[in-house]
Amino acid sequence: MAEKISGAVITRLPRYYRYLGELLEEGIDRISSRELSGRMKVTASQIRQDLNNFGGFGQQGYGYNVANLYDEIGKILGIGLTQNMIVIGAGHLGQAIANYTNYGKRGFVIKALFDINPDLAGYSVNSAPVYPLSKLEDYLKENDVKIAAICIPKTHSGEVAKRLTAAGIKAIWNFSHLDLDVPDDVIVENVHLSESLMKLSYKLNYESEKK
Amino acid sequence: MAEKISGAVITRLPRYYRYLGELLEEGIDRISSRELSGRMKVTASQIRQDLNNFGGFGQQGYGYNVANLYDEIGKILGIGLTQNMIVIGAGHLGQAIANYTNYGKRGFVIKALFDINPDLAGYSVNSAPVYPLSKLEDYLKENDVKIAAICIPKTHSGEVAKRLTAAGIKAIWNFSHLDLDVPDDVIVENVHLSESLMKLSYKLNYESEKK
DNA sequence: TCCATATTGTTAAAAATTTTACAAAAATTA
DNA sequence: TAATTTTTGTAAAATTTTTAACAATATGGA
Repeated sequence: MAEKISGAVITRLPRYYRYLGELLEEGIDRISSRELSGRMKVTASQIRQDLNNFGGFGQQGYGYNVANLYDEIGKILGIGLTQNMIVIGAGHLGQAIANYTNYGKRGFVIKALFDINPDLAGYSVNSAPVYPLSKLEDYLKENDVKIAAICIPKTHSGEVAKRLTAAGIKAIWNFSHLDLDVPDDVIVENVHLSESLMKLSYKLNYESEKK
Repeated sequence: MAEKISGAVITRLPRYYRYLGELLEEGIDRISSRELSGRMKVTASQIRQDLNNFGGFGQQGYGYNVANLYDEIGKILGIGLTQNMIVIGAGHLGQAIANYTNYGKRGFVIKALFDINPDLAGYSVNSAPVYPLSKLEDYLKENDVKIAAICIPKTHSGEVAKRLTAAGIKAIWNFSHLDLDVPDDVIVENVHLSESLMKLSYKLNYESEKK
């Protein structure tokens, strides 16, 4: 894995993983790039190219073993390692996240939520406790957590990101409407919902223009 | 706008819009592509190329008028047109969405939520009523709604998507863990949260490998 | 076992995207 | 007002990504 893998490839990996999971559930134990291509609506060539960034998982004349490929992609994605997470913001979105990732998603365990409103402390969401934000640093000193989801408005997210990285957080799943400025060794994965909705809006306009 | 605009460009538009909004708030009334480049961490050239897909909004020796460019991009994105929306699923995520888009986001008005659990009917979220899912078709017959957000598990989202498009919905904001199969003239914008988290996980592994 | 078929891994070609470079034009300064 | 500076819009070059093509190889059937 010496060569730098392009972002486009990485973005597609979880989708392969999802389809392979579905195949497993269907009891299918082997699949060719062409058949997968038909299901996923991408070219067979792209599937083979993407996978070969990480190794030759297939076999000529046979295709890919579903269970094996599923495991391999899982490993590449770091699934099954058990990653502790915290969620900043116990509002609707924070609660949705705290419930969502438990939906069977592998290895990601939400250990706690933090909220600026101290009145929420004592409650729990999906069996994860809610603490006041003031206890953030103390908590991180005593618990092995690398990932934090930021589910608070942009007015406070920049400040909180600073506190998180200062306290040792290595990856931020950012739902706030702001591009976070973090040290080089910290990863940020953005989910800008309103930008996604605007994209939908653009396409809606553009499509209706066609008629 | 005869030429087909690439997906990459469209994805970047909302981000330009966001930064221009910030500039407006800061009271800055003109900006060059180079200055914006510094803020957004993209090349000035890309900014100019992107904008010129839609027209020459700038002026040599001056740059871009912030208010004007903000408006123009807003128009391109269809902002301010007032789009009615419904949300399928009144769980945590559906409620988060119903609250979220109201956060000042322009023109998108959530008129109602629908849930398979009829006991939720009668409640309201952010002043939008919750109806039983069985009333979906009746509701869409009597209300002008083009956009639906799907916030239910994949076990039911395929079926619901069929009902939505049959009832005239033109765009689906899909939060379910499934690629929806819809007619050609219907737009789908996916938000696959667990795939986003896996991407983060990949990067976390990859980064730590570097050390 | 041998032959026809299937299918990968990979190289090469094509297409798309991004960056560079610069002429044209407006703004600012002297 | 003229000269200098700034900055766009865009053509061309460079890079990246995707698709096509195919030799190598395994499978499955006769």
